[in-house]
Parts: sequence; structure tokens; C-alpha cells
Amino acid sequence: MPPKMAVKEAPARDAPFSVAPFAVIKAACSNCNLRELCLPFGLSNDEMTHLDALISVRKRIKRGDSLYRVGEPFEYIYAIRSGFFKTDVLLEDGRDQVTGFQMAGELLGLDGICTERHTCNAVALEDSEVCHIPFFRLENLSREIQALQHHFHKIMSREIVRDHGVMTLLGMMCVEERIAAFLLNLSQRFTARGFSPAEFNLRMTREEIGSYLGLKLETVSRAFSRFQEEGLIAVQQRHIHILDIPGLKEIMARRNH
Amino acid sequence: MPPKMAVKEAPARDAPFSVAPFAVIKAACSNCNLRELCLPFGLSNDEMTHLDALISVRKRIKRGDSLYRVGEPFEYIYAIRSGFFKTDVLLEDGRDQVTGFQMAGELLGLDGICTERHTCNAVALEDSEVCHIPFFRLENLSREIQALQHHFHKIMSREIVRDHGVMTLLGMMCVEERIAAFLLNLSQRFTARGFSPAEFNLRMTREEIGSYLGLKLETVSRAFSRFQEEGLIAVQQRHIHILDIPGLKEIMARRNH
DNA sequence: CGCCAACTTGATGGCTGTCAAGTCAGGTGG
DNA sequence: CCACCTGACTTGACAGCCATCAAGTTGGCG
Repeated sequence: MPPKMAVKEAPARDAPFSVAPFAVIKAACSNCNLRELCLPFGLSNDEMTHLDALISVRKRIKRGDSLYRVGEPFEYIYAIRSGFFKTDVLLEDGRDQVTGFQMAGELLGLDGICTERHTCNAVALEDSEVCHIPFFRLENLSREIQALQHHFHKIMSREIVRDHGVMTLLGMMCVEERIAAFLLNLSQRFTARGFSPAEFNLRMTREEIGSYLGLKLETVSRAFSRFQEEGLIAVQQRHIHILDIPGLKEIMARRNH
Repeated sequence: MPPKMAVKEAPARDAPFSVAPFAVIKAACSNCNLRELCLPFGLSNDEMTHLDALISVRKRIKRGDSLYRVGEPFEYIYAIRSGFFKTDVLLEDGRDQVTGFQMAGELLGLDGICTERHTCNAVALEDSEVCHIPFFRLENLSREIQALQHHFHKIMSREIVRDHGVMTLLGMMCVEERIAAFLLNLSQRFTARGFSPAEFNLRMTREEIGSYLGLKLETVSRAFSRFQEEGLIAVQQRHIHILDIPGLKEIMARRNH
């Protein structure tokens, strides 16, 4: 699960996805308010300038569009500047599974390094903006800047640990535990970005949540309803208000079983 | 799923776990027969000598002993020279889940980079031998040697892709598909090491297989029995003989549903 | 030889998937 | 402005798969 990081910006309550005014098209890492969450973490100003120089392209991706798709040649790592993505993989027979949801400050594309082709699809769940980081140049630079090298390794390792968390979730948790874990994880990540831990809007459908958690959409819906009856959360379509965070944590840790 | 790699050694049929004679205690990457599978892949002889210099410790781990445990400070990446390991994570309430099985030529410990503490336990499932690679020295060296840097990134990325594979397995496959995928994966990895694709000994219990696949041990046992009745495999305790690889592949791809 | 852990097999039950019918919210066009 | 349409969501009834519980078997080891 993601580590807590200091946030510089004042928390904006309950508007996690409001699109920031886009005056600064030439935005660079050095003045990006995500720099403490993203790749430049721990770099000096001088080092950050070198990283800025790599990022030639910043692109907007419209809701529903793909950033990359399975089989495409791998060339870039992508840093999410704003917005929300899902990654999913397809099986031969047409079934597919969501492997993750990514938000601002997180990296996309790490799956492509090993085969030099992407192994999953990355789809924007809302209008988003993404920094393109040419991977071979990132490797070059991280041979020069130790802090960058080390932080990049940490990010990859964090992805591995996150995946292990999902594996335990899928392997041994029941419906309510999975949903509780999912909501708490989102809450934590919104908090790290300066938003309310208790109130947010989901960007994904029940079906996408279910696909991620190994459940059917009806099961997700029923779990939300049950949590609402028990006073743990208030749900109104995609708007979530968590009323009892400790209660959700108890469910996740199975202290009630 | 792991990529196919060339193997230099002549295949030794059906003895994947026989312990090699241990004449060369001073074994180095340069004369290790796993070098094409392991970290030194793609390095020149000269570069490999530098990698050798990092590896001060080679340790034997007895069956059942831990290489590292959750919470211990992270210091080394470990390369398996011989033997077989499992990694598992524990939940607060005592439940635990196997997150992977590792064999010769694979790396252990990548989970520890992000927090500088290990986030899982690594336990030997048979007497094993492991090279200790000090991580900070590996980072230093991979700032010097581009090929090493790049291959290390590929290995981390491969781990992420592997985990995504397990997530799809846990999220949307039924019992028989999981077991078929598990057996085919082992078969593939043994093949890459020069062993028979069709015949091998499991090093793990039914319970450990079940834990990895999100199933109970009885369910694993029943699936093995069913495959045997159908003539797909022959099982005798931990000895597996795959009789019909295409048949298993069909089950995995759900062409029969 | 006897013990024990690992494994197999059977009977039963509960959880979650499946199928189906309806509700809600937002968007479009008349 | 409202009627309608559509996709997303909710809720109910039922079924099937896998977990659970239980009893027995096998093989390795002291």
C-alpha cells in the first residue's frame, strides 16, 4: 500500500478531480505540485532541471482514450500530471481484468520494460494529462544522478509490493474485506494528494471495481449497500462518503470474524 | 510468464533438484551455468568480473530455513544459485499467502527496496544456495555498466508482469484453469533450465500450492485427481508427469467452456 | 513397527455468480 | 420544458462452485 508523503498544497475538500487551470503549458517538474509524489522526489533543484529536460511531451488524454495498448512498442514511462487511469490485461478468450487504478503523481508503463512492448492497456477514466518520459533517456540520466536512480528503483519495488497486496486480497479475502481494503486504499491515496480522506468520487464503474477485485458488479453493488445499511459509508452512485474509517479497518483485518 | 532463454547445459532429464557437486566454492558469475538466466545476462566478460567482485557471500540455506523475514532491514538482493524458495506475506490476523515460488537463476528481495525493509518472508523449500548481492553496490555498479542497469530494470519489470499474471489467475480463473496455468508455468521454467518439460517433482505441499493459487489444499488435490482421470497428467504424491501439454493449454485458455 | 505429516476422498453448506427485473441519472431531441 | 432513451446501478431469486468438516490412506522417518 502506498506510503504517506508530505503534501505541500492546502487540502481542497472533496474536489479530487477538478481540473486545474491550464495556464502553464510549459509546466516542469520544478514547479509541479506533484513533485513530492512523483519521480523527482528527493532531487535537488539542479538535478530536477535535468529531469525536466527529458520531458519533451505533455499530452492530454480524453476520457475513454488509451495512453497505450497491449503489444505496442515500449518507449516511454508516463507520469500522470492530472486525471485518473486504469490498466487492464486481456486473456485470449476475451475476458479481461483491471490490474490497477492510477492517479496523479503515479507512473504508468513500467510493465513494458521487460519485453520492450506493453503488456497491458492504459485507459483514461477521465480527461487526463500525462508527461512522456523517454525511457532510454531516463536510464541515461539515472546513471548520472544517484538519487534519481534510487528513487526509480523504489517506485518499481513499490509496484511489486502493491501487486503482492492485491494478490493477498484476491487470494484470501471475502467480499467485504476486499471492498473495505479498496475504499481505504483510495482514501489513503487521496489524502496523500491533499484531498479529503472521507469523501470522494469514484471514477470507475462497479464493473471495473469488480474486475479489479475479482468480483461481479452485482456483488460490488450489494457490498456497498450493506456497508451503507451498517452506517459505514454513504453511497450515492459514484459519490462515496466514508463515515467510519476505523470500522472499515476492522472489517479488513477480520477482527469481527 | 517467464521468457524463454537459451540454455547452454545439456538437458538433464527429470532430475531438476539434484544437488550439484560442490567442488567450486569460489564459484563466480563468469563460470556459473545460470549466467544466461540470472543477473549477468548480456554482460561482457570484463563487466562480469566487476559483478563477481560484488558478491562476497554465498550461503547455503537449509530446507525450511528463512533467507529473510518480514520487517528485517533490506540490504541484499539474492540470486538463487541452486534450490527452491517460496515467498509469503502474513496478514495481521495470522492468515498468510504464498506470493511466489522461485528457482535457480531468479532473484529474491526486490520487495525490500521501496521501504528498506523486507515485506515478505523467503523460505527455502529444499536445501539451497544463494549469492548475496549488496544492493547499494549493485546500484553503484549499474551506474557504470549500462547493460547491467538495463537488465536489472528488465528483471524488476518482469516481476511486475508476472504479478499481473497471478492477479488475472486469482481474479478470473476457475480451479482447473489455475492448476493448469500453474503446472504449465513450472514446466516452462524447468525447460528454460534444461530439464524435462513433462516430468518434475513439486517442492511444495498441496497447501502451499493452494495458498499461491487462492485455493484450499483439498481443492488442489481434487483437481490433480481429476486431471489424472482425464489422462492429462500422472501424479504420484509430489511427482508430476504431464501427459498432455496441449490439453492443459486448452483448459487454461478456456477453449472448452 | 509405529508415528506423523501430507495427501486423498466424500458429504454438506455457504458464498458469490448468474439471470432477471426494475430504478435512477444524465443527455438528447422534439 | 419535458418525454424519452440509454447506460449504470440496485435488488431479488436461484444455482453452482469451492470451502468446510470429517474420515481414511499413504509414505517417510525415527
